[in-house]
Amino acid sequence: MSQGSTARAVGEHLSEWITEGRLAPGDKVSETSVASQLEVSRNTVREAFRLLAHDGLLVHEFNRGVFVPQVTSADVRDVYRLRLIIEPGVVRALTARDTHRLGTLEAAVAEARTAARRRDWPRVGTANMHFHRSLVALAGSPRLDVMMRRLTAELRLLFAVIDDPRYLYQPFVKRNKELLALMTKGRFEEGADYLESYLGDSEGAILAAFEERERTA
Amino acid sequence: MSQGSTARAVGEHLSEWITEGRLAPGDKVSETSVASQLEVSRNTVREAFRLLAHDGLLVHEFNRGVFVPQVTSADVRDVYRLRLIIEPGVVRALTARDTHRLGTLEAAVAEARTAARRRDWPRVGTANMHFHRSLVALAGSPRLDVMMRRLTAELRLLFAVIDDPRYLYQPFVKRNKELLALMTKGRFEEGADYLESYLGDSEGAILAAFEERERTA
DNA sequence: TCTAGACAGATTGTTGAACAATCCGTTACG
DNA sequence: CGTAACGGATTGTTCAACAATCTGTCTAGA
Repeated sequence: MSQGSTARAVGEHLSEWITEGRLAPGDKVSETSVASQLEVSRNTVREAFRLLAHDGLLVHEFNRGVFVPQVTSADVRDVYRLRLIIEPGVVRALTARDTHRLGTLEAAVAEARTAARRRDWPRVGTANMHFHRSLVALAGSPRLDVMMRRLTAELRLLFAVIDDPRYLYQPFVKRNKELLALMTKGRFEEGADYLESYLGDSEGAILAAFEERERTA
Repeated sequence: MSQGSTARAVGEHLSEWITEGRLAPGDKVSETSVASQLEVSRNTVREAFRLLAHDGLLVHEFNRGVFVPQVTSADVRDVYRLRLIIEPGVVRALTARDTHRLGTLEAAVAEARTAARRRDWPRVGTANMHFHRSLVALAGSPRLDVMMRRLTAELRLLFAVIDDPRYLYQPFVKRNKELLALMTKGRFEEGADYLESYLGDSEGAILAAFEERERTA
C-alpha cells in the first residue's frame, strides 16, 4: 500500500472522502463503519482519525466520536486572515539569492496547468495547495511549514463546501503562474502586493458563497 | 484523574517527564516501558504519543518509535522568529475595547507571582506559558491559538535543556507584569515594542546557553 | 583489520475480541 | 407536556497474538 503505515493510507482515503464531498461538514464518522468499509481494524481507524484531527480535517469529541468540522464564514475569515499575514510576509522577506530556489513552485504551476487542461479540478486544488506550501517553505521555518500544512488542509475543507469547484479553482492557475513570474525576476515586493490582492479576491469569492449558503440555511 | 481520557492523563505524565528533564532530548520512549510504568495498555500509550507529537513534544518515526526531539540553536531561532512576528502583531492589533478583556492575563501574572515566591520554577514556566497563550488568544483566531499552543509547548522543551531554569524564568515574572500594565492602560503600541525587546532578550539568553552547549558537544 | 552479510532478539504495526463507560433515542410515567 | 428510566449503540480501554521491521552481534571473507 502507500508506503508504510496502513493508518496513513486510511487517513488519505478519509481525506479524499472529505475533499470530494462524500463526507459533508457536520457528518459523524463512525469507527466501525470506516473499519468495515476499508477492511482494517477499529484501532487503526482510530489512529487515522488522530492523524486527520492533526490537520483539522476531523474534530474529535471525547466519548462522542469524530466529526467533519462544521465550517462557517468565520472560518473562512480566520484562514484568510492568517494566510494574508503569512504568505505576503514570506515573499517580502525573500532576496535575490532565492530566485534560484523556485523549482518546487514551478513544478506546482506545471502540475496545475496540466490538471486544468484535463478539467481535473480536484487535482488543480492539490496543485494549488502545493504551490502555497512550497511558497511558505521558502522561509525555511519548519514550524511555519507545519502551520501552513494545516491551513492548506483546512482550505480544501472550505472548498469542499462549494458546489462548483471550477469557479474557484480556475483563477488560481493563472495567478500562481503570474506570481511566480514576478518572483523569478526578483520583484518580490511587487509579488507580495500581487499576492495580497489575489488572496483578498479569493477570500471574497469564497466568503460570498458561504454567506449565500448561510442565508438560505 | 484529569477528567476523561486516560490517554490524556498519560500524555500529561509524559509531558511532565519531558519538561522536568526526566526524559532528555534524543531519548527514545518505548511503548512497553511507558505502558508498564503507568499501568496502561500499549494501545493507550500509542494514543498518548500521538497527542504529544501533535504539540511537537515527541517525534514519531515509522517502525522506529517515538523520540524526544533533539533541539538545537536553530530551533531556538525558529521558535522566536515566529513569536516575534505573532505576539507583537497581536498586541498592536488591539484597541481600547480590549482593555477590559485582560482577565486571563492578570490571572497568569498572579499565578507566576505566587509560584516565584515559592521558588517553584516549573510552575513559573507554566504560568509564563499561560500568559503568552492568553495574550495571543486576544486576537480571537482559533487557528492562531492552535499554533501558539504548539509554540509554547516547544518553548518548554527548549527550557528543559537549560541547567538552571531560575536564571531564565525569573525575568519573565516582572516583564509580563509590566507588559500587562501597559496594556491595561491601552498603550498597545508601547506594549508591542516592549514585548519585542523582551522577546529579543529572551532569545538571546537561551541562544547563548544553547551555543555554549553546542560548542562543548 | 575491516567490511559485508546473515542471524536472532527486541520493538513497532496491526488485528480481533472482549468489556466498561458513556451517549442517545425511545418509551413509559407523572 | 415534560421528565425520568430503560436499552441499544458507540466509544474508550485492555489484552493477547502475530507480522513486519529495525538493531546489534557474530561470522565469513577479502
